[in-house]
Amino acid sequence: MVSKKQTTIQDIAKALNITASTVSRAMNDHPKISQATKNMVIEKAREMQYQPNAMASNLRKGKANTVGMIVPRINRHFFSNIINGVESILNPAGYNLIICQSEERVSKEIENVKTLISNRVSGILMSLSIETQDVKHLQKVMNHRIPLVLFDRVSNKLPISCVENDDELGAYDMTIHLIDQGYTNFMWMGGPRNVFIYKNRYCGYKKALESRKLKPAQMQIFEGHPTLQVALDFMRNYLEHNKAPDVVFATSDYMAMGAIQACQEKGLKIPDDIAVAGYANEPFSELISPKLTTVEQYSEEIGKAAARLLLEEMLSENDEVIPRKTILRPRLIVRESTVKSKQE
Amino acid sequence: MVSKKQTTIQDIAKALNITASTVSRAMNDHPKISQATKNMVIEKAREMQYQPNAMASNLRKGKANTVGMIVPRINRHFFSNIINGVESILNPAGYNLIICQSEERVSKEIENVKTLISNRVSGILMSLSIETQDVKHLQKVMNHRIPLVLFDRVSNKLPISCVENDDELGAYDMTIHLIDQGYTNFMWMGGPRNVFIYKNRYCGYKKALESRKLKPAQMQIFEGHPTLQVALDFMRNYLEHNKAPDVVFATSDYMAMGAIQACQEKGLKIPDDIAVAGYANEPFSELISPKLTTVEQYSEEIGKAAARLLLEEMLSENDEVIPRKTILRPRLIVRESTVKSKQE
DNA sequence: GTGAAAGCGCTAACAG
DNA sequence: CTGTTAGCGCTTTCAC
Repeated sequence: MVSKKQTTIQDIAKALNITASTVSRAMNDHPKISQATKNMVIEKAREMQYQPNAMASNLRKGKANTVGMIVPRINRHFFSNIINGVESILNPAGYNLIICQSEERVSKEIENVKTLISNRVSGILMSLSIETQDVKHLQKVMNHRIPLVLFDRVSNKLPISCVENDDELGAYDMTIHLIDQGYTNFMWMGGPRNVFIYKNRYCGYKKALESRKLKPAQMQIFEGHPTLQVALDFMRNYLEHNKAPDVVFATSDYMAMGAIQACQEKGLKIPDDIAVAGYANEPFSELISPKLTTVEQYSEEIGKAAARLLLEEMLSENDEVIPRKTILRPRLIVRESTVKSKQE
Repeated sequence: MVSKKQTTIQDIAKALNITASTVSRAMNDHPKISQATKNMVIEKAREMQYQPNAMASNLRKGKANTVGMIVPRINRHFFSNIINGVESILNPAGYNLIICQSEERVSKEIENVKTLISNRVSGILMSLSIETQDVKHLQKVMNHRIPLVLFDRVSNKLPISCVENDDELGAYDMTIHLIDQGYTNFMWMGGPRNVFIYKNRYCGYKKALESRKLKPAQMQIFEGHPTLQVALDFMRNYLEHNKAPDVVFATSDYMAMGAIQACQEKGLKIPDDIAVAGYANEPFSELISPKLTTVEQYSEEIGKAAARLLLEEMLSENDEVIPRKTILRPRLIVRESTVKSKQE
């Protein structure tokens, strides 16, 4: 049976000779409604194929039980795992997620923010695009009193709660591991250092070198978009004209992969001729040969932590929330690509 | 300047000594409003940090310019690429996306459907969970007159538009390629055949063998959850007790990877001792060694095609839409894992 | 070109 | 325990 118009609580009320309020209360399991009425209403609702109109209810309540989430790209394991972590906390708490992609562009990010504000989401979780410098749009979110939590790509220009990896530590640990393996001539291959995480990783790298009396300034640095192709092109060209370093530390597994391919094309054996380390523990990193030494970031945990912070802010009676920071410790994963075979 | 309450068109109207209707019309660029008024309103709106309340406007208009999308898992490249394809069509057309994950469970899928109906989305795009057999919840969507398009994991139990890969053809092409390489003793490694796509791939495989007078019935078949671990466990055990086949055709790159690892543990050379083919062209498939022969499914195209179908149905005046089917042709990608080295 | 008024479907005082 | 009433913020006829 298909009716042109959707069933409303009015229709149910009419059919049952009661009022809309009673129906509404029954559907929401209000304590003061008799069990008999509830059963009756629920039965009728099913019969009439009633589906509550969330727009109306949200409008009335002044907010939707919806959380907006803005990520640079959804098709990166790192981010999609974070999304999973977020859902695992927010769904049980009764929230739905609207996911937006900024595609690493500020303009799109600003659009996304507007959409989310317009939809009166209960809170926003976001990771900034690579381009983002100015944070006026974040200020706007705060002006609208919408709880906001940043994760991974954060900003310290505003007092906002955030969840970060200790990228400095991750890179530090990796560098120490590499030094301990006996490598001394490093190449740094990083993403743009205006992005916090890449800057922090670089700092950790530098600190580790300095702590062991090595001079980072004398070593090769390459900075570019963190993709396989960019790294491959650079490395091919580099090896054409220069002597290979002992070890390449790339701040992305994709860059590491590019470096590996360039080296293998040149006939260099990894790790015996040159070692390569990555960052992020992408799924492919343990499937390739040699298996890639990298850093695990516990992306799902990041999502959970961010969701928990947001949840607290959304549920807080208090209007002014003190921004909090959660810093997660990444874990070094040593695999084949940086450990010389015994016989050497 | 932060006000407790959000700015509404009423506030703007009052500030400008005009009515809310005029403000509304100005904001929506109504043709009969003078340019002067429009400028004035827009200026004031910015000044007062106005953000339209989408809930109110949607309620009034009876629908949101939002499309719901249900996928089994978001952290699979296949699905996240489809999502990208969908966004590339739907965003420019003015729609937002609510993305839900069924996590391969019918119960969650049904929940998702309810949420989307409640939010009065303008349309729904979905790929069924592996568990889904009964399609009552799809019927419900149709009863609510919400345009619906299925993709990839479709059902033919109801007249619904859908976008599919020609999985039979993909598997057929692959099998013919393998036969042409000289392999005759096959092992089939597939996902559960109650799922359309796996069944179809099996059909293509079988047809190809039969067309070349090979007997599929006499060959090894393994069916299991399409993951690396499942395939690895099976293959380890199999090789312990049996002679290796000439070639393994896995309906998922992950399964292929599991098979490869098991073979390599046993000291079998790929493809010289045993060839392995996969399906889906996962990113890692061209990063591993040997590079994996597989089938590209053009996931982004699937998303685009589904979004286009949905868009037409959403814009159609006509209430009864004739369901349409788009079938995409996958492409065989021959790499190292199935092509014997010359010297053999 | 703009105003007045009604209503989308639901919830939440306030009554009784 | 249930009914009455008002209103969330916006759009859209119908006036003028």
